[in-house]
Amino acid sequence: MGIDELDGRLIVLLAREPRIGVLEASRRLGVARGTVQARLDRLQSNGVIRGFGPQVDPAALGYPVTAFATLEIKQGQGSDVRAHLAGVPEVLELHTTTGTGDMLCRLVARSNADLQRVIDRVVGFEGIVRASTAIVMENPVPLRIIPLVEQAAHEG
Amino acid sequence: MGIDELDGRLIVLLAREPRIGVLEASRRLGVARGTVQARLDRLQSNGVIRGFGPQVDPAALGYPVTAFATLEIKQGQGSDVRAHLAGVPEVLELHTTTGTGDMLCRLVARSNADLQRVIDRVVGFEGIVRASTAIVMENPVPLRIIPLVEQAAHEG
DNA sequence: ACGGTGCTGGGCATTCTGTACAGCAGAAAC
DNA sequence: GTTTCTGCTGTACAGAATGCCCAGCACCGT
Repeated sequence: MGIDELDGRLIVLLAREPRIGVLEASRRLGVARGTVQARLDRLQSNGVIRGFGPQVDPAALGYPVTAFATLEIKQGQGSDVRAHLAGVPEVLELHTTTGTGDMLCRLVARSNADLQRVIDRVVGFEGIVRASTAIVMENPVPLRIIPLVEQAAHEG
Repeated sequence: MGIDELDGRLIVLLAREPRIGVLEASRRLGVARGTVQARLDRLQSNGVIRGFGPQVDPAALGYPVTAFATLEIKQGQGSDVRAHLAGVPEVLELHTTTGTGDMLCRLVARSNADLQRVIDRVVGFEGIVRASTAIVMENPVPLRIIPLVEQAAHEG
């Protein structure tokens, strides 16, 4: 577990220019094609690279509003709540956490008004005791991984 | 803005099997290759599909601990805090929000002990008044987009 | 009736992929 | 010191995919 400097450069390269193939990547990195292929295979079977799925922007789909909801769950209802939330398309992500709430989920909605509908649907479930929502205004740092990859690569 | 049913099927197909190319996708969808190519180009220039970058798992990089930190910021220090947090590799994501706190950020760390170091680094900045952290225990719904894509496709 | 748009099905040259092989260097084991 | 492993290099080849072009056709709004 862990990546070396070449792995790091490969991941960063792929992140910056996803369209390039193995051959082009090998040219950019200055190594043989077989090396890039072997590294890629290893990174994928390692689980470091989960895949190359399309990164879809919810805003472009018509869901420009993002919010985070902290949920407080009635004891013993955890798995029911999980299943309920998994069935709501606007729930993009769900975590169980320590701290104030029991769960934290990321929501999207078509508008601030539509967010009310989404929240009603989310919390309209008996296992949920209380919910507090924070609407996202700006996103100064979009979900990123490159800085972490570079750090991991330089450490070994 | 908005996608039709074919766009939706294309995105879902690509999400499930990212390695397939345009030709294979056209076979699966039962349409001509040119159509898939045109749709893909449109989705990308629309911004619906941002790209096909590698999805890297922080846990596999040696950062298995995830946490969300709610930050309270001293008035007028917002941009300084943003710049500070953007410089911390373990900050994967940063949002400014309404509600209790002023900012919400996603952190990763090598261990619970290491999380302390990360948090110290994050909050060790004068503009930050207070921080409360929730450590992620489980992730019942990993970041997903397919259900939303399907909903958008069936409405759109 | 008309032009515009989008899908189809085909063709072509170029390029990439998957796979295999032999050579070679460094590290680890004996 | 010598053997053995592992990983990288450089090359080769057949098969497949890509980028690009074009003509035909159906649908839609003007």
